[in-house]
This record gives sequence, structure tokens and C-alpha cells, in this order.
Amino acid sequence: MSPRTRISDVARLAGVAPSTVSAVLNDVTGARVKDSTRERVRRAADELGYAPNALARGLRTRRSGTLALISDVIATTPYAGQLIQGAQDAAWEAGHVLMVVNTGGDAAIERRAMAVLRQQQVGGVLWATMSHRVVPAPVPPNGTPLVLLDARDEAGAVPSVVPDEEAGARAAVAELAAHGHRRIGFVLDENDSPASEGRTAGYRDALAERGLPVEDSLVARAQSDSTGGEIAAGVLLDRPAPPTAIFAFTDQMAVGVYRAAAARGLRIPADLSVVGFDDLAVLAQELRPGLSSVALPHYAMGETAAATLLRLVEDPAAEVPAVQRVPTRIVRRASVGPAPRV
Amino acid sequence: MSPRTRISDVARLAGVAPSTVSAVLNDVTGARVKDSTRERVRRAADELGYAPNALARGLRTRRSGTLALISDVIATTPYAGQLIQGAQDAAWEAGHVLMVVNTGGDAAIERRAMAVLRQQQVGGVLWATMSHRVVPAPVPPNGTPLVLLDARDEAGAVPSVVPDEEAGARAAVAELAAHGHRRIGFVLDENDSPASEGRTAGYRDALAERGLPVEDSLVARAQSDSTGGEIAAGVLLDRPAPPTAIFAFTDQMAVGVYRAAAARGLRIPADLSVVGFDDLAVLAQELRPGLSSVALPHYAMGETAAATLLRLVEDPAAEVPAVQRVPTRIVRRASVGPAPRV
DNA sequence: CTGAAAGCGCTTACAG
DNA sequence: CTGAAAGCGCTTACAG
Repeated sequence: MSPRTRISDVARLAGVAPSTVSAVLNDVTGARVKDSTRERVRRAADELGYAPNALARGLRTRRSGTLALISDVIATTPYAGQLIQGAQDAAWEAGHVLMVVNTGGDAAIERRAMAVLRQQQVGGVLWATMSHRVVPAPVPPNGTPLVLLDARDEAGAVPSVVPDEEAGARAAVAELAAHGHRRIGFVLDENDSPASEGRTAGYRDALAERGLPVEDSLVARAQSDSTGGEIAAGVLLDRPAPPTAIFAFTDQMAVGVYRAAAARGLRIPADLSVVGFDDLAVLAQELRPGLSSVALPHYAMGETAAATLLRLVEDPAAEVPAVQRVPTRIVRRASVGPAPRV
Repeated sequence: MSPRTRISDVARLAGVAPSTVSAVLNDVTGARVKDSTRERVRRAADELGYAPNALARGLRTRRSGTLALISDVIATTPYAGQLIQGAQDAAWEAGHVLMVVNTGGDAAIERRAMAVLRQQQVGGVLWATMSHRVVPAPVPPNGTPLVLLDARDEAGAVPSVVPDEEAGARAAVAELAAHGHRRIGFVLDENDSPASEGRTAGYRDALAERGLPVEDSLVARAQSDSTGGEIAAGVLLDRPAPPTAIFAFTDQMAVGVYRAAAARGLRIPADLSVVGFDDLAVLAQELRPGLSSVALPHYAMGETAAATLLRLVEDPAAEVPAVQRVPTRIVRRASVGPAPRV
């Protein structure tokens, strides 16, 4: 850093004391400073291109103006950018700056990260997982506010922000039902997770609400990639009373549904409608026909989590919801059509 | 923050002066402190869980231990996470912490960002674009080192780190040629960019090197999505002497190549081989057959850029390369086969 | 209405 | 081998 201008330089140029400059530039309420003096101070600050040193200010005020986002792996998911951007935008809006650190899921690195962030005097930390999970609550530096992002605390003691999996699944079923489908299948991941549980609950509720069949024979589980989707969809389509529409747990599984349909000479959406989950642009958009899909609200989740954290930073005793479920949004493309006449 | 322990607390417990604690904990070279005293200091620090306040240290030493990554949009690309993670890992390794801010491409926000980062006393800034572009050099806070990431400075004055587009394209052609293909087509973006220029150069060079035909009739340009890929590939495949292999500018264009092939009854890779670019996991992996693709080294680029920046932070006069081209890597799947007999 | 002083928590010469 | 002092650049009571 070159010869930076300090507050004392501004004070000298304006012919006042540094404390006056501070009062003016920070708009301290209750500071009685003549308007003409204010004017002189501002002009001097402008002229010198003065910008206060955040380190000095933070040392004095005990607020660094920084937030941190710790996550297990940010690299391997296409959503990371959105989560980070949402959090960063919200932090920025509130005059905070966001630090990111990723731990690769390593507990030792995580402890070190917490220590470093404590040294950096971060005001609060966002702890993110890149796929909705239930985790043992991480331990933040003493007294530092913590909010979980796309993760939930086992003990339920830490506020968390997650996608509304249930509502997302209900929206998918609603979309299909609105097109007249009655036998709606569900192809899902074989692993249990908050996502699979939430989406299953939403799927069943939405069917039940409408008096549509809720049958085990309409549900098939497999690994959550296109191969799994192909196998599971095949099972459903080969049954005596196959579904006319399939809700797929992820867009990747939906790719498999497309393949299973093609292998059986079924056209989408004329013979089979499908809705995916995740709205992976690169996939859903490029499929033929384009895949209608439930979009996970990563940006909004990042924003909500940061906003919640900020409230806690302002006031550690603030009341914040234990878990906030952020609404999903259905993106319509061309994979849903009217139910075929029987 | 609760009652934090300060260096004076450690000093008191160890029965020494704060300056001694500082010397011990920072392993100051040339500081002569008895081993027994060192031991006592360390023990006291451990016992109190002491961690130095980075703000106070930074204020005194004029080094905040932070780096920043400014980017236009981090949300809309699936690679953002890798770029950030590479940069963060390298910064972390060197004892630095990484701040991120995104400007949405807005010049006013960018200026504000630079101002805020200057206030935060960041040691250096990484300026990233999410797709290899040539830009007017941004103006960093006075004297702060700057490195461009996935972008190049118009004026060539700022060090930059970009993917080796040319080598990537050469690798794609080499892969195809190794399987006996002689007529190798190229389907590319209609827009000019460092990526399209570099890949075109690599494609032509690799052909020329091997004495393979370099013909305009083997190249078709269209918009860079699957529809564009389909159109461009169609043009090539419908020519009198069609290619037996196609190198696609992006994986998304490759999806279109698959469709064009299918529409003409051509099987991949028996009748047509294809190599994409980007290695978008979610796409390349889920295609049937799996798409061989040239992977862009986002993680390594982030790492390299941060390492370069760190050298400049240590020593602003350090000699660093004007532009570093980071090698790509070809990921083989199932879309390349032997050239069909004619 | 404005200024002088103290102090946030460190590190860096400098004494001894 | 170790300690006392000064100072990084702010802001916050407190005087006047």
C-alpha cells in the first residue's frame, strides 16, 4: 500500500480535529457540527480520496464488517455460485464483506477455519453443505452467530435455511395433475435424505389431496443418476398399469426416464409426461423436449441465510426461526402434456 | 464477541511482557528467548485458548492477510465453484483468507467494490470473468496488486491467467486422429472470442501438423448451444464429403451434434466420433454414449492466479508472466471410436 | 459547537 | 535474554 491518507490528513486540510472528521463522515447522530464545517470536512475527504481503514475501525469498534461462508465442497456442484452470490449480495447490501473458506469436509480443516475466522473477527458464519443434509452442529468461535445453509442441525439448536422440498414435490404433482394425469409415478433416489423424505411426503400428500392413487407400485427407487432413472422408470413403465406421468427426483434421473421412454417407443409428452427436480439449466434446457423442472432456490437461500445471520450479528438475542424453508419454483418447458386417452 | 483473551492475558499468566509473547508466538527470527520461557508462553497461550486479533495485527503490520476475488457474475456458471475453490485453497495454504464480491458486471458496483476492498486493506485482488474474455483493465486501489482470471487485459499491462485454448483443441484433434480419423470437422460458436480464436488455431494447427485436410467445408459456425450445434453439424454431415469425426466447441454444441447424427441415422461412435469442450460433468456423463471432452482447468486456474497474486503481494516488484496458459485435460468417455472404413 | 485524550490489541525498534 | 514505550488509524466518552 502506498502513502495512504489518514483521518488526520483530512482533519488538517479541513482545519478540524480527527474526532470531528469521524463524526461527520460517520453521520454520528447527536453530533452537533456546524453545516459549514461538515461541508469543509467532506470536501477535504473527497479531495484527498480518503477512505477509512477498516482494520483500525474494526479494532476500535469490535466489529469487522465481515461475514464468512464455510462449506464442505464448493467446487463439485453447479449451484455453489448461486448460493455464494445470494449470500454475498445480502452481506454487501448491509455493508458487510463475505469471506469464503472450504474445508473439503475435513474436520481438522474446519476447526482451523473456525480459528482463523475468529482471529479475523468475523461477525458471523454461514455454514453450508452442498446438498441438503442433517449434520452435527459445527462449533463456531465463542459467541459468534451461526446459521446453517442447505443443512440442518441434528440437535435443532442452530437456525437453518433449507429448500422447501415438500412444496417443490407438491408443485410437480400439481403441474401433472393439472394436465389431467391420474396415475403419476415417482422415481427417486435409493438413499434416505431430507430431500428424498421431503419430496416423498410432498408427492404423497399432493396425490392424496386430489384423490389420486397413492400406490407403492407407482414408486421406484434407484441410484440418483441417469442410469438409475432409466432402470426405475423401466420398472414403472413395464407394470400392468403404468403411470402416464413421472415425477423424477432429479433432472439427472429424468434423463434416464427419457431413455426408458424412448426404449419403449413412448413419446414425451404425447405418451408420457415428466417433471424433474433441480432445474439444471445445462441439462433441462438441452433435452428434447425441454424438461419441466422444479428449481431449487439457491440464490434465495444464500440471501435468506445471510439476512438471518445479519440480524443475529446486530443483536445476538434476536428471535430467528429455527428452520426456514425457502420456496421452490417450477420451470415449465415442453415435457408435460395432456394425459393420453385410455 | 465475548471476553476475548488478549496478548496481555497470556503475558500475565506466563509472567513475561506482551512483546515476549509476540516474539515467541510469531517465531520471530533473531529473538533470543530462553527455551523454558518459550515453553511457559506457549503453555499459557494454549491454556487460555489465545488467538491473536488479526485486525490489530494487520493495523500494525499493514498486512491484513486477505485477498479478494471480484467477478462479474459467479452465479450463472457451473464452474464458479471450482475457480473460487482453487483460489481459496491457494490463499489458505499461504495463510490468507479470501473475500468474494460480485459486481453483476456493473461498473459502478465495481468501483464501490474496489473502494470497500481498499478500506478492508486487502493485500491483492483477483479479477475474474466467467468466460475467457478480453477486457479493459480494471483499476485497483492504489498500488494493490491485481491478477486477471479467465480474462485478459486489452492493454496487456496486467498479469492474467487463462486456459490454454489452443492446446485443448489440439488435444481434441489428436484424440480423433489417433483413432484414424482424417476428415475431422469443427463446429463452433459464431461469436469471436479468445476461446473461439484459440480453439480454431489449435484445430487447424493440429490438422496441418498431421497432414490432414484443413478445409473451410469442414468448419461450421452457429450459436453456441445445442440447437446451434445441431444446425452446424447438420450442415457438415450433409456435405458431399462429410467428416467422420466432429470436434465441438462446447459440450452443449456436442449435444446438438448427437441430435444431428441421430436424425441422419448415424451412430456414435460407430459412424461418427465426437469430442466436446468444457467437460460439463452433468452433461458429458449423462449423454449416451458418454461424451469425451476437453476439461477446462478451472480449479488450477484459480490456484495459479492466487499463487501469482501472492507473489506480487510479497514483493510488488516480482517478475510474473504476463499471461499464463493453464493446460487443459481430455476426459475420455465413449464418443470416440475408430474411423469407419470408406 | 469542537477538540484532546484514551484505548482497541497488536508488533517493532530500542534499552538494558 | 527480556521489558517498556511508541504507534498503526480509528472512535468514543468527556471537557470546555
